[in-house]
Amino acid sequence: MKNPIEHLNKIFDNRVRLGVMSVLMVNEEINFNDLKQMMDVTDGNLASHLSTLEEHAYIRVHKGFIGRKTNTTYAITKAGEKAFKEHIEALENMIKGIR
Amino acid sequence: MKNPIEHLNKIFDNRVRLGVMSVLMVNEEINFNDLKQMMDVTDGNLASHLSTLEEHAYIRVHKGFIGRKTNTTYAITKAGEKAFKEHIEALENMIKGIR
DNA sequence: ATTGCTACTTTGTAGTACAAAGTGCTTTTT
DNA sequence: AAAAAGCACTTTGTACTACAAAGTAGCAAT
Repeated sequence: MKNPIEHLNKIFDNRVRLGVMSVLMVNEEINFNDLKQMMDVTDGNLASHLSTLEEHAYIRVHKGFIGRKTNTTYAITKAGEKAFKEHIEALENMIKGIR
Repeated sequence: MKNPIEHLNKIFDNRVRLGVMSVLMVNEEINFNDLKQMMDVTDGNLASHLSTLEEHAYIRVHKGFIGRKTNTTYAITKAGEKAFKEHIEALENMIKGIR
């Protein structure tokens, strides 16, 4: 019998990082505050998870403006998309084993 | 836009616990050593995750014998099945949002 | 008598998650 | 002009977690 978890990515064990990635898979970009409200986390907590994802080059940051207000947006990278797809595939295979 | 992770169960964030549960969904029961080899973890590590799952009443332990050798087996409980199914459903909904 | 197996428990460490408070900059309100 | 508020963090501190490694108890095989 084979290991059902060997292809899961450790970075995506965490729910906040998993959620951020799943949001970024379907949204070209999203800003800090929307993400914060969506995930219902404190800003410090969100920032630390975002920087973990950035360190792994799974997301990319863009500091811009809306009018004169700062607006930081986040987008998924190619590497992030690849890693996340592989994780999802591993999850699906695990789930398939259950059905 | 809605929170993609609110229905995920924190207990199943961990890969080892996730793997154990997924194995127990398809196997009536499984023993300690098989689980250990399958998940490729140290025995202490496995034991601690198993006891977390037991504390939450997601699995049940049965200490038996094969011949004269001790053989501890683990099985999923009704509550464990329910919690895990809900987690899987939440994961599937998250994934569905991506496709 | 020693070694080995099973299923742990104990110990210790490094890493993680998180809240809360603080920061620097800008904008809005008074 | 001064104060309050918003943005996107950083810093600090704490509690929790994952994990390896070593130790343990009971039994079996050599």
